Amino acid sequence: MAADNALTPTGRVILGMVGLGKTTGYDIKQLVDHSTRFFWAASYGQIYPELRRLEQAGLLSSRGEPTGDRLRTVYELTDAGRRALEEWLGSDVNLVGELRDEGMLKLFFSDLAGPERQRQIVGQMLEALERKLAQLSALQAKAGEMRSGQRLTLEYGLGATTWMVDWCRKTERRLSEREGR
Amino acid sequence: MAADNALTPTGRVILGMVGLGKTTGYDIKQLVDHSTRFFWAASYGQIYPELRRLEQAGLLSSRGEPTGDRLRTVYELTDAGRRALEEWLGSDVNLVGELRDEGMLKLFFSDLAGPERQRQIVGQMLEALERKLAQLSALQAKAGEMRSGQRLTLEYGLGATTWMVDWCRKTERRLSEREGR
DNA sequence: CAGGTCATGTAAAGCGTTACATGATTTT
DNA sequence: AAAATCATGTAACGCTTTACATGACCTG
Repeated sequence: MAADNALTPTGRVILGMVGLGKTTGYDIKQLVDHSTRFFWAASYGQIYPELRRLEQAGLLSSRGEPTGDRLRTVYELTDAGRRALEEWLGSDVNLVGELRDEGMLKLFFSDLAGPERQRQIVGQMLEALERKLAQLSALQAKAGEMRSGQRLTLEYGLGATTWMVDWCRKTERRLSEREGR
Repeated sequence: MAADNALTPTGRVILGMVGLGKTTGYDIKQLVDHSTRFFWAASYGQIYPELRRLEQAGLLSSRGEPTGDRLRTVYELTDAGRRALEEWLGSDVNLVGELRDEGMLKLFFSDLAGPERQRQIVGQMLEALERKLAQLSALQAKAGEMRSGQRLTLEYGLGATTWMVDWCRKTERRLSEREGR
């Protein structure tokens, strides 16, 4: 019966993070914010309740382990948890990436606002992408210490974002020329 | 007081779609499914209630316009709606693209499952991306009839997805070689 | 001793999908 | 006459964010 294997979305991150040795809700949130947040975010409002749910489901076990006086709940994978994690990593389903990009939405509707607005929108996308690229580049400093999986996701994110930045620059130019003539 | 300008996320698509001349919930859903769904999805469960909310907010007006016996509610922008749409298109905020990609999440954790699983995950990402690329390519047939904004988003999606497909192919090879040695 | 970080949580609200339900019209 | 498409909607559920709340510990 242990295999009503319906991991919730956030459950998957958490199980993985505990698998990597992140043992507290706080630690998990830290790593999420410094890595997966670019393709998979999670907030405290989900992490803490989900940790308890996973424990109830028998995939995690916890013990209180105070640091000094400060209370701390330390989690680790149970055998069932390890199995569930491996099963998920090996499974074939749901490999779709869902995207919500307001810049693209604006661009889609940009004919309603005139050509200069269109250029402006591309410019705004560019700015946002450059900020993102800067954040990703900053992470690269520690690429040497990363597990290969993490390094691959960083590479992918960096490369894809770079492509997007280039596209925006090219498109900005193209739209300006069309105007200028 | 008409400017408590808090358009909800779905409200933005809908307002834009009505602006483009999509006048019924059904029509809006059609276009969403054939275009913006790649970066901004919407379901009936949201569209119909949101249309009514936007009307209540004074941004849309509706009239019943039966086709034959079949009931049909036709919406159009009010002046306030047109203003809200323009204001949104001109606004500078919120240009972040949120992404949820389970492939990347698996890749991130892939060290927990061994190198052949890692390769397998990249292979699965590749398959999913190729499917997406095929869908986008199919849309390209009608690129000639598109407004320029729509064409730009298609170009962008096509280009980005192509980059991602290439990355997966390269990475698959790289991982295989590393193994093979 | 102030400000930052460690650490844990809850409540409410909002967002969104899925599944269900209905029925007319058009096309094959 | 069946199948596809047009057309509209609701209910339940699940997911996620935001804002609030608390307090100890550490560093300068």
